[in-house]
Amino acid sequence: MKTLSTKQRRILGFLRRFREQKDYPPTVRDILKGCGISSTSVVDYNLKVLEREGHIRRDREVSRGIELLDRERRRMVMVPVIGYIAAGEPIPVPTSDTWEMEPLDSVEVGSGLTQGKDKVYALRVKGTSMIDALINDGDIVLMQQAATADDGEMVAAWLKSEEETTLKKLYRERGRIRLQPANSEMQPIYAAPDNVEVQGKVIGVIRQV
Amino acid sequence: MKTLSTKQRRILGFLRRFREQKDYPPTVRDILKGCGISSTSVVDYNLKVLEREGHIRRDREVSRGIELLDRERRRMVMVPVIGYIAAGEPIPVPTSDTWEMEPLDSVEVGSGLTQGKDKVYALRVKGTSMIDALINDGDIVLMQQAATADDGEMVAAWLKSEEETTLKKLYRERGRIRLQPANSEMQPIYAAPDNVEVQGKVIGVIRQV
DNA sequence: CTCTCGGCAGAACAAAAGTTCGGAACATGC
DNA sequence: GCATGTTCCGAACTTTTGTTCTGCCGAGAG
Repeated sequence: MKTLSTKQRRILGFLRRFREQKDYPPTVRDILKGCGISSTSVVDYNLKVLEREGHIRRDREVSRGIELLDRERRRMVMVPVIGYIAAGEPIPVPTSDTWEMEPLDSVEVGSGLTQGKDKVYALRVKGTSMIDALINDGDIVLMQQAATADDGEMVAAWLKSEEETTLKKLYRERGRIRLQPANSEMQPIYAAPDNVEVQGKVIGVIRQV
Repeated sequence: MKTLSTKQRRILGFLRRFREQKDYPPTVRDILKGCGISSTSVVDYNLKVLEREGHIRRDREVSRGIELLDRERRRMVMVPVIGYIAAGEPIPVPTSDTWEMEPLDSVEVGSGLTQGKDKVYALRVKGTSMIDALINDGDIVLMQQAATADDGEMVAAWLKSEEETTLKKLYRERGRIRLQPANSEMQPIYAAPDNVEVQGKVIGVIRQV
């Protein structure tokens, strides 16, 4: 990683500015005009250097095939808020069907928050049953679709016979499952293992004040 | 706004998928292959329809000059996490200088979370002084730069003489300011009004589980 | 039935855009 | 001085790519 020449830094800056404005990358000749360079071959030469130094990636033989690899390019994830969850109210199951339909809302978060996980969705919390876990009414919980969970994890659990979904901490006890609210004024729910279906686990919380 | 044909919907979907993967828009012939269309003119024809209906925008005579105008194209805000905040520890002041330097980390959130506000930054919380306000150690608080705050709002307050910043609820009392932690085991801080400088107020909370 | 019109196929065209090459200017080290 | 490596110029070349043109087809209107 050698130090970049003035011209190379200028090209890099131009690439960023162009992307913000135009929504697609510039051509070699765009860079030529934008940086006051007099020959396309010079641009090509410097782009090759930038690629070798790891600042950009080029799709050869493809027009505008320039991708920025710097910090500018962060992966953004669109997480759909597909419904509400509370103690005792049903929510739509997050299947691929639900995936497609228009979500209630959506939050976009950096990939750091979803930790690169797949199948992430979000639910808006109704009620204060998880208040001691620092989750309040109106908060948005980031969920990862999962069929199993470890003891103590916060999950969205589907109670088959009751046909409702609830947000609780899950504990396995002998012969039954305890769904524990995080609110000292509320009682846990006990259910048979085959009556409980884990739909997802909480991986994050978002609150607007 | 007429209803789109199957082919047009397919093209729209292809555009979105392509953009996520490749970082630049597809060419007419990419769409041709990707959607199983047999002629470039058909693609061109349908793109014109999509443009007329307001789904895309095209830069004529420019390769890959296709921009999506749909919901997919949301304004994303990059919020820098510029430091830590706790009861009693100093943080760097979010000036334009700090703005430029490499942040500790950064979270990206949809413009819905920042509510379109300007001058938003983030701090990572150290300590449990705001536990009753459902803010835990390690949480990230979204801050909006502000010089004033209403009573009861959660603010980052700079204590001039002590040269430290702290996250508290602010209350004005006669002749002094009370900085109230949200933890029953902690005592409020009392300070002279001219010794307190509000740096920002909390507009959101993000937690990773 | 005929006419129109939206949609499509295929080919051709023209502009845009990536790539290459010989040579020149310039600095650096031996 | 001389060899070497970097950077640049200018032009030509090739491929990619947007656009256009002509004709075809089927569904519905008159």
